[in-house]
Amino acid sequence: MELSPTAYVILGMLRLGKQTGYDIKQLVDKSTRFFWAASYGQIYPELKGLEERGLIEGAADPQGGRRRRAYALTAEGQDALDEWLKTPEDVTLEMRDSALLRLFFASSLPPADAAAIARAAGERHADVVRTLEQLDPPAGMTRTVRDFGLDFHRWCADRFAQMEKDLKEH
Amino acid sequence: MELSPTAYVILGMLRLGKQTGYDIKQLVDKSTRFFWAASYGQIYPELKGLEERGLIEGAADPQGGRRRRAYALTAEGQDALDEWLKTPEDVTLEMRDSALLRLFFASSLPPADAAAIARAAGERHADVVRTLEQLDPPAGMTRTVRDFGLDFHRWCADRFAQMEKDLKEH
DNA sequence: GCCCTCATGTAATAAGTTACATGATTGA
DNA sequence: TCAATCATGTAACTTATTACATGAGGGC
Repeated sequence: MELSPTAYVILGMLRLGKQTGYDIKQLVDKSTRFFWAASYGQIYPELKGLEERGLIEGAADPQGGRRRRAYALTAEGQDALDEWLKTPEDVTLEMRDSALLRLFFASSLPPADAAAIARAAGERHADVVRTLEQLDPPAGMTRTVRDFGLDFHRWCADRFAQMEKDLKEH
Repeated sequence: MELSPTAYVILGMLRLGKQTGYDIKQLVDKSTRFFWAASYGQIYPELKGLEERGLIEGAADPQGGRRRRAYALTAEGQDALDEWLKTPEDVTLEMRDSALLRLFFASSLPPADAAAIARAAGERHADVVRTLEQLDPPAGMTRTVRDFGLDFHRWCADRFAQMEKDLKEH
């Protein structure tokens, strides 16, 4: 069937119930965005495409005079999502970390400057930890993933703190 | 000065000495690619742009009848790199992990299927560990970063293994 | 009245990958 | 001689972000 990776984010979010494009963006922003982000510029065109393929179905759902279009999964959409969940072929693991890049090239820097980079990197992860802690605890599988995220960013925060310490001692 | 993020990869690699575009790609592929990748489609045009700006300087450097163009940092290029290293403003931290995305939506799956996803994710990190272990041990700051990478992927491999175990026990 | 949130959408741009074309050298 | 590696480059495509335009409803 060949769907774009972000298409599955939408299908997955629609499994939770009928959603508007706006809803989906809100959901993404407080859940998957830490390991899979999506912008309006992707979501709205993708919704159109998924409807044309018959994987989702949209219907006008105005609130007062406020125009809204809410989407729901079709049976085909359910199947497409299930199939994707069961076939972990495309195992995308990408990372871009400008702090590590800087540190990689930092041999020309005084150790104190390198330590400052490590410190900033650690704080950045500590920020994510605080954000995740304040998110309403989810249920089911999403809890497992949130716990992973918390452990992950805590570990990174600690490890960068250790790196900072090591760099300070030359 | 506003350079593209990948431009700094090139400047950084040129600090190690005169390099061709091909050399830079090889260097990236066995070092920064784990946290900052770059393709030929980026490298060659970027080399042209950096030369136009006067940050690097290229010269024909044929090996036999084989055409080569080797680049070196100019004083301006040195300065641009140093300035970027010292100002950790743009702290990019991006991650895309299709395994976590699948697990996030996996509540509809039998636990055994979810466990399989966690297992595949763990193995993927274990593969990276093996790759990093086989890379020639670098010197200086790059060693610090490699050690971080090793610890990082080891931790992820362990944590996914633990998740797999938890999922198997329902 | 004004600002914030809800809500949809698009255009411009940036960023990056893949695939291909081209051609020389080296080593089995 | 044939495959692999060295070496440069571009075109087409995909993917994603940013910024903007538009407009309604709710609360102060």
